[in-house]
Amino acid sequence: MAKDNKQEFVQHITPRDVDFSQWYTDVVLKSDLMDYTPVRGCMALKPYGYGIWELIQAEMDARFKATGHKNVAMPMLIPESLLLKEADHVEGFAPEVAWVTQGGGEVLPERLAIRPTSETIFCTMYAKWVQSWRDLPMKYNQWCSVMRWEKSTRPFLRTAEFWWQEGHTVHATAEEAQEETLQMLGVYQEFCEHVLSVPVYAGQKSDKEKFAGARATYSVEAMMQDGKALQAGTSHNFGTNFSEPFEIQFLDKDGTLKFAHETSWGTSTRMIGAVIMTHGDERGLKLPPKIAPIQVVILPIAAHKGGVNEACADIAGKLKAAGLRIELDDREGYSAGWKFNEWEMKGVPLRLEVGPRDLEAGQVTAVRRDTYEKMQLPLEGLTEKVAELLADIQRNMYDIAHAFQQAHTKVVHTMQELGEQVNGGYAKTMWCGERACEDAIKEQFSATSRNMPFDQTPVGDTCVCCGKKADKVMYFAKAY
RNA sequence: CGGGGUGUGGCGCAGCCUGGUAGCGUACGUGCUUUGGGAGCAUGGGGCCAAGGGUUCAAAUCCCUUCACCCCGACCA
Repeated sequence: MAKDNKQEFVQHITPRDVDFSQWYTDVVLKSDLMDYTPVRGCMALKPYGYGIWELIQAEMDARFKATGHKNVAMPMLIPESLLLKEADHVEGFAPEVAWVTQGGGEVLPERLAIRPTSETIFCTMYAKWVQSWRDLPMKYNQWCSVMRWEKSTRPFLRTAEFWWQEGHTVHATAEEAQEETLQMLGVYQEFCEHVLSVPVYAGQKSDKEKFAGARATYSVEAMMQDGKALQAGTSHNFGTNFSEPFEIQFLDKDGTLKFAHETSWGTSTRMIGAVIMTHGDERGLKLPPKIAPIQVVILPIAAHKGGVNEACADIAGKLKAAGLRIELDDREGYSAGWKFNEWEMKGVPLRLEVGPRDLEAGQVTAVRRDTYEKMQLPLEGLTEKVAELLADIQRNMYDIAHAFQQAHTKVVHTMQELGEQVNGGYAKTMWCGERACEDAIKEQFSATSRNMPFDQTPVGDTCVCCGKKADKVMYFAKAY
């Protein structure tokens, strides 16, 4: 009986296991995160979606500051001549750049790119700002939006304009740059796992998959519930690839002029897509408490009776005072059932129901979004208990996602096994390091190399594709 | 960029084949009764039918063009 009811309530969402793409679109729209706009491929972030982004920004920015970075703001327009300075970089980004060709009714002498990423403008400024070893390291970050003229788009996962942060740093030595690159990848991993409750594989990209202009690219890769991988963040070591054409030089302690070593690293609103596809279920969005704009929704039941309103206001005040993000849903004209479904759709981690029967018993009814577990909580010490529950939900969501990731990762030794495995997860395997083998795997199975984990304990000794001696452990998967 | 699909009050759809006063559900406004898993009755407001062009006495409907979005591939955070 209860099961029939459940299906009736969620009939508005396409079931996840029937059509994952449609389910994703349904959730994004019905949970009110964003809306489509008249601008091709560009979304409007609505308050609830932007609220998630603001919390992500706050958590992440604190980590950047703690590791010695400062925020700056750069122009959104980049003169074409700057974009052309690093050959691999321009080759990688040129096809998807949007151009400004006119200003004030006049055709511009040099067209301006709307930034697809800001390496070139940062480098130009760093060339002015860096003179001496005393200026280094220079570790800046900016929060902004960038534009890439994508052919096909999907909310949060791939849009023409997207919001992100891009860190750009300058160092005196190769060692320092590499240390920075790995440190920030570590920040991303810790952030994904502890704030988003999204487990990731951290490792190094192949040459084929690395960033245009980078010497080495590292990534954190998440696993979505349809078995596809999603790159959640990247960190690049440029060496002197950019500092040479942009002439970022400094006078070192030994009195010689040297090219600086640079890094860049970025994460975007795409992480919201990762959260949706990692945690969501048949009833909609499921948000980890740390990035939930509303952590607890308080629902008065039979509000006119027995001091329910007063009790709700009191509870709301106490939870707010404790620093929790709460919503008191005292809207009239909506049934309790309607509200239950609404807040579940929006992924609110914890719901407190306050009715006359609860109050008589000196308690409230609580329902967790992660497990649907219903429990009675005494009014006495409620704030502490709610805080504990939120922390437990945060952990539990990670545990569930981690179990899923592990269950969808398998060591494979043959191309046939690899082909089967990438239909529903990661294939962990040995790879010889040759581009040709990556190309063959992509050709046959539409799967790409994701990254090489730092733990390179061999799982075999020959390449899964060509059968030659191989010493690289690589994850392959189909990816977003 | 290929293949398929959809554009009609905020949302979901019917109407189109066979041209003739733009409809239904829901949401929204108001009033009353309700409220522990998507409440009920009454009443009211809201749409040049994606855009542009054509055929016709007459176009949501037929023809052409463009745009946007969705799904599946290829390409890229």
